[in-house]
Amino acid sequence: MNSALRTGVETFAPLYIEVKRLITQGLIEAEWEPGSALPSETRLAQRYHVSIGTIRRAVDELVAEQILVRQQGRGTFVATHDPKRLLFHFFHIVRSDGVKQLPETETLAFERDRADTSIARRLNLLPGERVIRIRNLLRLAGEPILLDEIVLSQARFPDLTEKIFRERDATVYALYQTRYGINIVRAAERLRATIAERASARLLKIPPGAPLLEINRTAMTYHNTPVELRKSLVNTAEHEYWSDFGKG
Amino acid sequence: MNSALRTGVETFAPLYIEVKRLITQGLIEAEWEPGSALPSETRLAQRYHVSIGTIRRAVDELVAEQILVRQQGRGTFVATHDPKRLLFHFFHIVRSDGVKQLPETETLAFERDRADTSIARRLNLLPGERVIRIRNLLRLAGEPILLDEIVLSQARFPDLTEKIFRERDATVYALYQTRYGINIVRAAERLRATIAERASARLLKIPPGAPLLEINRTAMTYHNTPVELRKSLVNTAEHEYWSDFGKG
DNA sequence: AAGTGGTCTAGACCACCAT
DNA sequence: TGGTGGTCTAGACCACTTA
Repeated sequence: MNSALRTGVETFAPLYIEVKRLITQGLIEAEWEPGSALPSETRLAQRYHVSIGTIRRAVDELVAEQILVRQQGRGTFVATHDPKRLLFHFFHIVRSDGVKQLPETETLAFERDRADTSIARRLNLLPGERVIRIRNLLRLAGEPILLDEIVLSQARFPDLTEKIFRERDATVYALYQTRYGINIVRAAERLRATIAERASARLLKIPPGAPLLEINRTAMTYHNTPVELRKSLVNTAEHEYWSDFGKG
Repeated sequence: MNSALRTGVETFAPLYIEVKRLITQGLIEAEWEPGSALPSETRLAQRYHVSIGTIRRAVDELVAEQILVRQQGRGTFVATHDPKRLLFHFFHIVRSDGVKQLPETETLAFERDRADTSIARRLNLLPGERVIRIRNLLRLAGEPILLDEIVLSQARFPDLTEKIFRERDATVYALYQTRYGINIVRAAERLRATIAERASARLLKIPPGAPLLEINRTAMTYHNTPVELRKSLVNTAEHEYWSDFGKG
């Protein structure tokens, strides 16, 4: 049924790309929720009227993007933001000896604001639209290492309150996922070196003027839609940021 | 011929992994040199006594790791260190507005030294083995932005002299490739913020005490074999380090 | 034992590039 | 026109998980 999917579609892509789009659409519409299993490959093949090989090709790519997770003998699952995935996929700070630790988050501030032109551009909003601004202090092994400032579109997180944010039982990205159905699947970061100002220095218990690593992150959901801006200041005296490229 | 390749092999992996290993071995032994074409997939299938599908699977992975490059209608080629690949794959500094520029390199020092325990461990050498230490100043659009210190195993680059290094006609990684047959395919980096010392400050034309981004890179060839250590100090006043993860 | 993903095959047809 | 990689199919068998 090579062309069954394509009738009425104006733009032509390989079948497996169409299938990938359809599966992603199912994820967006929460037909399959994070943590749950997709139908088996045989069933997906029947559903989309393509061969299993084509399904596998589509799922292969979603697995490579860490949107889906295969488990032999069990099934294929929608990736969740469990702490392990966070640690290996979205948290790139390690102790200088290479040991990874889970951060503990303390919320310092929760404010409502309006998007300036820069934030609007980066979040696909109009200048002046409402945003939420959250500041956190992250500790590793009890030591304050990282200051975060998160900016979210108010419209995307309509009922988010400081209380909800503080009393979440899991990571921030797991909160986006479970409560708002937004699954963060990708992040782009820009890094620079800077100097600690008085306020940051005090919170991180370092002298003013000490060097800090500044990380500007844009976190995205499916189709590279930006969801969260995050500016982090990291004390890299005993910790480092790791980055690995060229590995398949 | 499912088991043809496996006879006499003590460890069992999927066929396409074996094929991938054999192709990689051909690359290591320079049977196919960077820039040249591999045999067609049909021929590779005949040579290794597997189906084309299995060849494609193996080549797919090598393409994903950017070790090979497919060009429809032309063939499959061994990746080279042309400036474009360098810029998009191994050089992660961009101007703050996102523009990528090719750096110009000025060699400041070329020395011979012995590996201390840290260098020996990271380069898979024994402490005390001979190493080459090269310092460079990199300019972007004429401005000194980056200080590099490169450490190489003398044994791997036996006849490398300052003259050869300075008078290379292409990038450093292209030199490793064309003269020593070493193809850098992967890099792992650790970043931290630091403060400019007097010497660095002078070379980068910034005040002492200004913040600098320190990048510690291990560059690897096939099979994750470490080849080069590189410590970079970057003036991130007008430039940034970019990192993107979660994209397939 | 039944169901899932994982591997491998063989062959068809298409899109692209060189000549 | 002939050769290359790109897509798609259909089916076989294996490895693993669960019940």
